[in-house]
Amino acid sequence: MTETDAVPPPPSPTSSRVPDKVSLDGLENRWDAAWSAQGTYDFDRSAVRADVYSIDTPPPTVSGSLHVGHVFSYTHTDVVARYWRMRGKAVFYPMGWDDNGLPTERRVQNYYGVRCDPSLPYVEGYQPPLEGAEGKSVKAADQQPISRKNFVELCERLTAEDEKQFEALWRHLGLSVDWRHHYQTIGRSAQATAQTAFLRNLARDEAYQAEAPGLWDVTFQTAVAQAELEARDYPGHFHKVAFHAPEGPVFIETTRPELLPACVALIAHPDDARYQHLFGTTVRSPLFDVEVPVLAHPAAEPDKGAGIAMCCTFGDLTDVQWWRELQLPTRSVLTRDGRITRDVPEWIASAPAVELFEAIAGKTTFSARTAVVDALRASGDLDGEPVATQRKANFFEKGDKPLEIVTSRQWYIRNGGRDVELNAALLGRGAELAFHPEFMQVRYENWVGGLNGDWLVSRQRFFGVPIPVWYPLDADGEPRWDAPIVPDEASLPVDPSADVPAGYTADQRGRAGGFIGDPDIMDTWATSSLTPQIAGGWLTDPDLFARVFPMDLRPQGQDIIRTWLFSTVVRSHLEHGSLPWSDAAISGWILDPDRKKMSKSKGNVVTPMGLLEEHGSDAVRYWAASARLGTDAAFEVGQMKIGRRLAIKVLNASKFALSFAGDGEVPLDPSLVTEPLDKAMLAGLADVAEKATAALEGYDHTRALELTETFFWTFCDDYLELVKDRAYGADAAEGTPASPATLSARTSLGLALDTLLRLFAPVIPFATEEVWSWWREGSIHRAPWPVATPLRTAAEDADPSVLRAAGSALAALRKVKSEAKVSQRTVLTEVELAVPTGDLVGVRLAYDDLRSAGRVTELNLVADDALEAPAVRTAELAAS
RNA sequence: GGGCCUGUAGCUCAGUUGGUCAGAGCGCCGCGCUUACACCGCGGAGGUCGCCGGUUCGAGACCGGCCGGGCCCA
Repeated sequence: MTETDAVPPPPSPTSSRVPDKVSLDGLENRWDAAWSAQGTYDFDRSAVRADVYSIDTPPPTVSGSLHVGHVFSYTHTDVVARYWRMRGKAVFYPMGWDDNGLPTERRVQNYYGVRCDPSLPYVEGYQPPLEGAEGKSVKAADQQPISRKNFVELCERLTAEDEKQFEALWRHLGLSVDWRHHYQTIGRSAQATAQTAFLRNLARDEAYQAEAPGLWDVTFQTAVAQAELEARDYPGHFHKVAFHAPEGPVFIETTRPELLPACVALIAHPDDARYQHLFGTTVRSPLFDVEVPVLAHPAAEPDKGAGIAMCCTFGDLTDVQWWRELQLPTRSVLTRDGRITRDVPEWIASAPAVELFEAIAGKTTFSARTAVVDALRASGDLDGEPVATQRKANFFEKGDKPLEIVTSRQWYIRNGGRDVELNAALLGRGAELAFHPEFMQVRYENWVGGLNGDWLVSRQRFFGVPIPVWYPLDADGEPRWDAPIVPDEASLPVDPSADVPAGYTADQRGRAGGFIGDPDIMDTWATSSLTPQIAGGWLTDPDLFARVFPMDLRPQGQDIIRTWLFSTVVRSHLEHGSLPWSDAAISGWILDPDRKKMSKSKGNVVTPMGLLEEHGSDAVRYWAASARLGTDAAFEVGQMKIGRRLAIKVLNASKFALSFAGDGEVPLDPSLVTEPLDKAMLAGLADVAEKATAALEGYDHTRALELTETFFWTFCDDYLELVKDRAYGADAAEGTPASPATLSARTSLGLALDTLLRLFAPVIPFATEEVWSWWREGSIHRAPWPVATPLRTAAEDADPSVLRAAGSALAALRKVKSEAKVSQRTVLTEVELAVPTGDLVGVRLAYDDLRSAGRVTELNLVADDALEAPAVRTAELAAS
């Protein structure tokens, strides 16, 4: 190394103030307070985009509780944030709370004993009947109905409390969030953002409304999007039912005989030989006596049941497909509450059919099914008895009854589910996005490739961002759905159920010639798909937005690639014509020791705060950081104990390494390193620094940690032991200056510590900051990420294997004492040590240190190529 | 049924483009109060790398098939 200008000047030597006793206890509170007071993690908003690293943090659902899975994945993100901060980036690391949506609604209903009724007026200064009825479920009849605005206020009140606790936990965990930048998905700014984005989608014809059959949850009475589906096994029975053709019965098999009155066709596969003669003819349905055509469609499955199916409007998504593609009539018999319609439909004509329908009208699908099956049995149209089966049914992920399909007017945002070009463009965005690990990209592709419709964004719920439109009422008081009235962007957020559109007065609400507000709210993902815009100040702070967007990183769980990740890509693509971020880091699941996904109920047994308090935050972070991105990890207390051990070791080893300088200064000048063993150690550390840096750049924090940790233990167990006596200055008489050899050891210890602490800082921020404070100025988390240069300067061209060779020679000496069952402090008066030739040079270079660390009086080395590692041939133990 | 991930010491996992790669930690066994650390240190035992073929001079690593586990989509 000759270009001295490439070498940064050595840091000025620093005195150390090492406490007599070191401990991890209390570090979390102490350093959180210090970081907060010093603004250690404040985002520097003067930084230009190229110098910023911005993170689109997942806003946790505040109405749920945080569990160890959150601690796990948020730690991954924090490691990345801390790394880039040390690399000199202005890290934009905000925190959001997802308080919008159904989970909060349910909690608020029970907590305050209320229920939302959007038709009611707002009450100023409203007091709820209950406060803190946590855990109990208040019956709907006992819930006090209140206006949407009052309801939303209560949601906000409760979530504010939750958010305090969440923040306390994140601070205790040591997330290096800039708490000045936080948001709520139900906050005014988020609402304005969601509504603005929606109105712009509408203006560009990317949002539209349609009256169409869609999945419907009868419990929550809301439409549900494809992304919220969950297929579950659901018990049912196959019923073999006869339809009547002129030449005899045609048997179909169905699990939903109660939908018989909604039958519009029988459908078989076009290649199915059994039904060729029936295609184009009509048959009559049993009991209800409706004439329906027999048609061919490739979606019919020949080997399923009889191979011919009845198409009803609507039993499942295949029915919808047939209905749409074969242009079948609509004969709905189900209402939004999951019951059979009260009125007899006009297509049911014959007297017995009408009588039967009247009998099932208003019944749940379950009781209607029993009635229809009884009738089929009585009429002889049921062949055999129903056969039990497990079928897959679609459920709302938060629901517990199978979804029905109901025709309703809903809002959609185009997401490529109906448009080949947009679909291809979004697949292109996915390919452009760097997933970590890479294979997660496939999940995105599978999802986008398998979309079967646009994104349904309207929900018939209350606590959420309202769809920001009104509709004029015509002279008959009927809404003109096709002519929505939109607000000015400047007036957002609006609540159409309370606010009045321009050009109207409040008393025109609901009157002929007046207006009505859209009663729906948006899907929670319609808001959280805009977290980069919300956090980055898209509407309110364009200067900030330009500095942080498109963001660098989206960290999240693998389960919400189809929802959060994809919907965010959609919004950004439509609004900005770009990806919302360049990289996506996908964390795995936490599995309990039985290899099952850690459930919330189990997660609550181990509260995150309890975990942090028991093991220490650094220890828990170590456990999390030991798991690679995208890989499921076991919830393992053992790994946390190892993390705790590491953190304590860092304190102790640092205390030791710094102690040699006494009250004097810790030297860090590379030119003071003269001993070969010291150079070798620093050469090895330089390699580690380079490899760890490369690993972190590639989002492989696990590898970086492993490299650092492995080196650190060798540093403690071998290097520190070898140089101990030399570092003490045992060769110098009392009161004389330290010898060059001693100075070399002390400098090497200082340099090594300086680098190791910084390499560990992203994973164990508390212990490393504690040690840093003993002898350095400022926060380690603002210190530059270590580079190899000063280490290489000190090491020159030393071979790192010298330390390995000396260490294994030391192990051979230890083994003698261990096998002799004597203390490691026992003196060996005379030793013959056989060393493989390859190690001989290294062992010779460390000869004095080795002799001293092994307490050997006379150490003779002999070469032996037959050996793999140094071995003691003969040894004389001194009498103890 | 399709796609993706996964199967390495009792446990949790590393093994980068095929060539000392059969590893680490925990646990286990034995030893040691050594002035950084007993929340410690030292030493040791433990595996036919899921199974069967194939490619290769050489395969946990690449290819094919099978078996087992997980997730997603039908």
